[in-house]
Amino acid sequence: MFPKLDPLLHSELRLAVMSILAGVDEADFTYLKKQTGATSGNLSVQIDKLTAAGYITVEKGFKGKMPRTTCRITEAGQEAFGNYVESLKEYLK
Amino acid sequence: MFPKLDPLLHSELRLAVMSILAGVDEADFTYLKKQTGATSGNLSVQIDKLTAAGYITVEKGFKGKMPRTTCRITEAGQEAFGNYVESLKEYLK
DNA sequence: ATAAACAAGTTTACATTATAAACCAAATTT
DNA sequence: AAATTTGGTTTATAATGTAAACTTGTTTAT
Repeated sequence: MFPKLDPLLHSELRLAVMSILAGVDEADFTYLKKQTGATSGNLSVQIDKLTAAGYITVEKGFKGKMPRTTCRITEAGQEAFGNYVESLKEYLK
Repeated sequence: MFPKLDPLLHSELRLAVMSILAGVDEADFTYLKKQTGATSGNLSVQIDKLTAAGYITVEKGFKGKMPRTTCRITEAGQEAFGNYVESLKEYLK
C-alpha cells in the first residue's frame, strides 16, 4: 500500500537539489546554494551523498581563476527522482 | 522558491499514518501497524510525536478485555497535512 | 492450576542522518 | 600587505529513526 521511499531522496535539501537538476542541464555549487538557501557545509555533504549514489555527477574546474563545481543529474538520478515522485503520490492521496 | 517542509510530516512512517488518518474517521494501533508494515516500537514513537504536535489524538480503551489504542486526526493535523502536500508539490515539479 | 504462547504496546539503546561551526586555500579588494 | 570574499571541505554535535528488549495482561494448552 505505501511504497518505500528512497531515503536518499527523502531529505529536504537533497530533494531540492535533485528538483533543480532535473530541470536544467547543469548547475554549479553557488547556484544550488542560492536557490536552496542551504549552508555550504550541508550542501557539500549532500552533494557527496547524491554523487556516491550515482544520482549526480560533479565536475570540478575553474571559472577564470576561481574554483567552480558543476553538478549534473544522471540517468539513474532522473529515474530515481521519477520513482520517488510516483511513490510519494501514494502517500498524498 | 523551495518552501520549508514540516519536519514532523517529512518522515515516511508519520506521513503514512497521517495519510491513513486523513481518510478515515479513526484507526486503531493494530490497523495502522498492519497498513504501514511498521514495527510496534517505531509506530508507538511516531504516534507520540504526532500527538505531541497536536496533529492527532489518542484514545485508550478496551475491546473486550484487550487494550485498544484509537487514533484520530485533528483539525490542526488536517491543515498541516494539506500544507505539507502543497509545499511538496514545489519540489516535485 | 500452571506454564507457554500471544496481543498490544512502551522503553531503551543504538545507528543513521542532518546541520552548523570551524577551518582551509586561493583570489580579490582596500 | 592586511583584510575580506569566494568556494568550498572537514569535523563535531544535535536530532531522528529504528530495532531489540521489556512490560502487562490475556488466552490457550497441559
